[in-house]
Amino acid sequence: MLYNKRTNTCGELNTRNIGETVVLNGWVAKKRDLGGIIFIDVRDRYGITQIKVSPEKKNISALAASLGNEFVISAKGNVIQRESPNKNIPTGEIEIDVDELQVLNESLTTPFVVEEEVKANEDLRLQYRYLDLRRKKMMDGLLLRNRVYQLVHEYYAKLNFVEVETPILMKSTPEGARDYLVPSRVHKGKFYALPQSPQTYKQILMVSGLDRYVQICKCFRDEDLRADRQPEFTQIDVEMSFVGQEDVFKISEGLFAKIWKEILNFELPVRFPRITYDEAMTKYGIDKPDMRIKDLMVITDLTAAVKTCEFKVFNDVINSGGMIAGIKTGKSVNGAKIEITRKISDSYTEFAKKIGFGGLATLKMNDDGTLQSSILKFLNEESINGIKNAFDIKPGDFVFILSGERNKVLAGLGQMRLKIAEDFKLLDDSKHEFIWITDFPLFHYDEEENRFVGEHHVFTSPKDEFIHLLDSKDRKEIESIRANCYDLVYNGTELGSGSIRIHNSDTQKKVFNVIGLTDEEAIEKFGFILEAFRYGAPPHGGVAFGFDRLVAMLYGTKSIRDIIAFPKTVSAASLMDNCPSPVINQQLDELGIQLKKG
RNA sequence: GGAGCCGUAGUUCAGUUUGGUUAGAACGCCUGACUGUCACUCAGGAGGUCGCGAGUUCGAGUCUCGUCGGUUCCGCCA
Repeated sequence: MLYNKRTNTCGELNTRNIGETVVLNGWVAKKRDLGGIIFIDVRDRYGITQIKVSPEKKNISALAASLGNEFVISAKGNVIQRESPNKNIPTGEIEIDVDELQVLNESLTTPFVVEEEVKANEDLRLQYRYLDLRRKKMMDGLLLRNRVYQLVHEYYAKLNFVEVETPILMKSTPEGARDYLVPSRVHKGKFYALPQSPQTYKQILMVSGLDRYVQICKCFRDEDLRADRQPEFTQIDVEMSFVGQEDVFKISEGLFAKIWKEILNFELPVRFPRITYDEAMTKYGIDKPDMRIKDLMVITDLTAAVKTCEFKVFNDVINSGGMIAGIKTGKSVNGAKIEITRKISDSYTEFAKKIGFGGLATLKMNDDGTLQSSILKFLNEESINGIKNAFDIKPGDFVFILSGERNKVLAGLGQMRLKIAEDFKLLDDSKHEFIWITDFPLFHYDEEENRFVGEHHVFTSPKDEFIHLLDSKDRKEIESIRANCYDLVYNGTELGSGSIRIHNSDTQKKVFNVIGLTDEEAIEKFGFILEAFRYGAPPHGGVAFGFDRLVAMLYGTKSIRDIIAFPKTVSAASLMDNCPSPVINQQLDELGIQLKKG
């Protein structure tokens, strides 16, 4: 097809181009037919430019009038000053006085109108993703994502990192998330797995002496989804040899500093704060504390303060080794006003019940210094003073107290704290609070499976001072083992996690034993990496960051679907190409697979 | 696996509480008019498997049960 090819994009012409003859190619975003004169907004990736067809141009007038939305056109004409400019768009000072008009392709009436304030629901937008992506808001998401790719590549390249592609078809390994399996035609009855992450490969690259590896890679996990979880997602995968935790932190901090500077023009601190997992849990009741709240409403242990009280609920908890703890709000926190009315207080009691507590004790100090509390009558003088001192309660302060099993109380208060922060708008989106959480437990006990499972992954190294406990048979001792394992948290969201790995096959075997893998099983499942470790594995460690979450944060959205070109629904389906889908019997036959009925 | 919300015209929704006339509105679409619009305006028109399937009822968009899809959260996600 012969047509006038564009000389300019739809986003660049302005008053400096007046007098030039130009050609624009693009989509009809909007036609305004006034009977004689016709205005058309032509859209491409770069913007929108208005073209004008005068009634005097008899040869093209009828054609212009017949255009529908989303037709692809080519328009040739002179750039002229507009009689009435549109200040809302960059090209609003000018328009094209069209002499030649061609329709390059027609469009059906679209199922929804392609406009910035889109009215369609997300399922329809997913089904017609190509139409949705024509919107500036969506296109901008992809362009931002692209810029972040470039920054990541650039940053690590300068630091001598090597990008290596690792296999998409790999060995299925137990532990962790469920694998997506790929049947093999050549090896009937055998399966590949799609990588949950390139973990083993990047470690083996360290054994190879690659020293510094990075990859922006796809990972696949067959688990239930959320707004911030897709079945396939992208991560920035990093691994380094001859490093400790601080080396990984320093290099990672530089990456985020660069991204935040380039994208948001925001200067991050040179060094992010870091706290241990135990401190995070004790103070904030969560392993991904939102540091925008700072050290306000920190969890305070009241178990000792109320130990002499006669309150049965508390006494039972104390006697069973549990915890009584609380958080305090003032009249204002972070500049935001906080007023806990009776109604609000009741709603928090409801919340406490919803998350599994018998109730919520509250205590308020009135402006005249008197106390008001649901449990005052149960407490003796000593306990009341104990609580007052523990919190340094002042008039206007409000205290919420939970009691029960220690970890449950901490987690409960952590949730309460977040809820209060959300309810009273303490979470300022203009703040950028990064924090490293370190020293995670190496294992936790899985009550369902009746065994220990790795908290991070099975290659995470225990801290030196805990290695001797790997031989322990005592649950408490095993649970006390701390790992060289860390998370990066940004404004209360986990952005990445990593560890210094085990590079010694004896230690690795012990870890396998703790999680219930016999030597034989370990060799069957992980033999290749155990073997690799026996040929001079260097000390190494790394980290992986959630790329989709990162871009979503920079873009200001909670749903990573907004910044993925072709995302899937929460049931892991693609509404556009309708996958997953059945396959024909011949395909199954070739694979030696027979489907179960039902 | 569990819980909540949603599903009505091409689209977004109202109508469901309290079952009852021909299921409405806006946008989009079609026809006509209109020479400076940019949410063009004006006049007219077409357009419905009320997600699907059972049930209750004289009668179901509305009530009950089931089911499918979307979405949010819990479990899960080393």
